[in-house]
Amino acid sequence: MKEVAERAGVSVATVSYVLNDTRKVRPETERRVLSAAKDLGYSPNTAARSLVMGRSSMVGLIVPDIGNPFFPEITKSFQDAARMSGLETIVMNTNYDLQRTRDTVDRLMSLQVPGAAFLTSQVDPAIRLALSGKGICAVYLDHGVAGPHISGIAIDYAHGIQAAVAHLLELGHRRIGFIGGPANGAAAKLRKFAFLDCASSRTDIEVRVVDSDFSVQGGYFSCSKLLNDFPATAVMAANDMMAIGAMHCAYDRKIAVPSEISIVGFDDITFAQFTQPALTTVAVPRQDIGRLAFQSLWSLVSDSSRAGMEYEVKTGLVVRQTTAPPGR
Amino acid sequence: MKEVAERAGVSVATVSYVLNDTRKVRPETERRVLSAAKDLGYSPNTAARSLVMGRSSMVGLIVPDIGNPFFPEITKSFQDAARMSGLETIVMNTNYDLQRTRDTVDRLMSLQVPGAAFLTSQVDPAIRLALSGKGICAVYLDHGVAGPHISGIAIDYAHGIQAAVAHLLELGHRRIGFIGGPANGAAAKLRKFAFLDCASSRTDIEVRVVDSDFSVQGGYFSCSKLLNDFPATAVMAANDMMAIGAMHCAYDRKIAVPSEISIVGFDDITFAQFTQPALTTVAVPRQDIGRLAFQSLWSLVSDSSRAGMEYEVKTGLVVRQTTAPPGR
DNA sequence: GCTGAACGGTTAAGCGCTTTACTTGAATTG
DNA sequence: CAATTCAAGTAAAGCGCTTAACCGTTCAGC
Repeated sequence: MKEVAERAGVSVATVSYVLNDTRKVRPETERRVLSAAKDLGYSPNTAARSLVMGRSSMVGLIVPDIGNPFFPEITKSFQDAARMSGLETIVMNTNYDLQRTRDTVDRLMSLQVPGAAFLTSQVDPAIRLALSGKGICAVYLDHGVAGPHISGIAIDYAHGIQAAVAHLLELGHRRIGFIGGPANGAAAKLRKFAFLDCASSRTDIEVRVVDSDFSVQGGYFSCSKLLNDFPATAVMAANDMMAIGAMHCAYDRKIAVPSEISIVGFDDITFAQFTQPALTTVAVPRQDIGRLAFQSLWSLVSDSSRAGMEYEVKTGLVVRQTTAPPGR
Repeated sequence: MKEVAERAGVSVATVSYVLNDTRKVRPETERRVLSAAKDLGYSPNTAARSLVMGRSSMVGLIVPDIGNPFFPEITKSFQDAARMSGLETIVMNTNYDLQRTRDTVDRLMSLQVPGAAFLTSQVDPAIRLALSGKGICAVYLDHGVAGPHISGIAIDYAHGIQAAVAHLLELGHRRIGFIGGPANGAAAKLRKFAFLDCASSRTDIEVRVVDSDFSVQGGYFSCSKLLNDFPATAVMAANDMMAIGAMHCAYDRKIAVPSEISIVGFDDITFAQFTQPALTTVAVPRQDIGRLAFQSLWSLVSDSSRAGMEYEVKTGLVVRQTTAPPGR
């Protein structure tokens, strides 16, 4: 920066003002500074900037597992949005481990980030407290804890699940199985209860729920278990992976999908459209979630007086080829 | 840090020495500092540290598209490895766009990273020069440009592709189609030429190549085009997405897989094992690539006198259910 | 012709840390 | 026992930047 200043024949302060557009500068001077900077291939030192500003220009994005097809897309739209606001995103994996989330938080503090988005349920109150104590803004997914420096994004699971159940009922299904996620998982619970809520409002249908683990294998076995003592004509799974497992199960049992059994997934991961037949599923607007996560975080950061808000994204049914009227 | 020093009754220098374990300190003093730090919930300011050190404790990982199922897994193992060495990873998307790669490089320089791994082919010599000019280490995937401050990782496409072709030949196939990636893509070319090399060594087989775009849809249409004027009994695709497209194409044409046509993919993405039937494909050791990318980068960074090296990872055939002897 | 904004620039402090050079008291040595 | 080394600490400089405070000029308004 000093070199740039010398070459342009001004002080470093002026260079700073020009580069950040933070005070009026004579156009002629501005031109000189800019060209000097370009000539020297100057690139500002983020560390120095962060140091003096007291915060870095990076925001955190905490996900439980970037390998899970649910997150890369969110990550991408989050990053794109952040980049537009001139921010770097630092993506961190927690591996579904609370201790690693804590770790992550320490690192975020060290990095002096102004804010972070937590897309994992492994967050405890202590973490939220530590963060807001240091004035670090945060947005949490599915936690419902908006407050000062804290916003929330709620996924309206019920909406899509209701649509899915209504779709199955309309097709004529009356015995519906549900393959849930891990019994103690927050997102899994929300989905299961949304399903049970729907079901309880109808007396003419029979449902059966088994908990599983969000994996393809788990879906396979749980579907098998379910079908052993419950003649379901339709099966809903709490995510697409398990729905795919269920499809394999049906295939191995020589039960045709969808003519003999209907299957509905949840998430609408990219591959849902490429299964054979293509999976009917409840779409979660991942791109929107990423964008919204950043935007809500950023509005919290930019105006720290503003109170946190609770945002909502809707889910919706995508009817493809794994649902049809019951066969017998 | 000053507070910690006061509370422990020592100078900040001593605190620094204790925290970084960078000089001998009396055990008693060490204890006091450590407990003071813990009591105060001290977390070091990375920016200040980076400023004085002249480099940050973050490394860059540049991928063309984190949404592409090929990259999240690599990202994960890279990050895990980096974390073990106490480094943050900053993941950047280039969207397959050279200009955005340049952008990315500017930001990496601003961030004062000691090194970065480029897992994209959109890198031009100017970029490499700029980086090595600033003393920033780099490792490139599939570029073959090891040198000072530069290492390379080469994926041995030929090995797996040879195995795949041999497998098809052994099954009795003699007319093999190949669906390639974008004609100008580096990775796509390597795969295509590896295939053509194999094929040219045999005179008793007939091959046909069409270029496509690495997407499921592209695979579908290219397979269709291929089959229209070439009675292939087996089709290889340059990635799994296109192989899946090819499977759908076969399905829509009522050509049974694998009894009437064999299909082989490339990459072994997670979903390859969940297609119906499960896809035979060439596995690329993504986890190894991530780990190796970091390790090679780190050894470059830690000992800047060491010359760059060219590393190699092997690919290998995974036989599943989409290959069988030709049907007619 | 004088006052006082407005303009366009500079000076310098200080952000939190690392590290060199220095100090001090104790231990070792010839 | 004086001379030297060693161990364990401190003081202070400086990393590259932002920004508050300050300083000349110019010029509108009376």
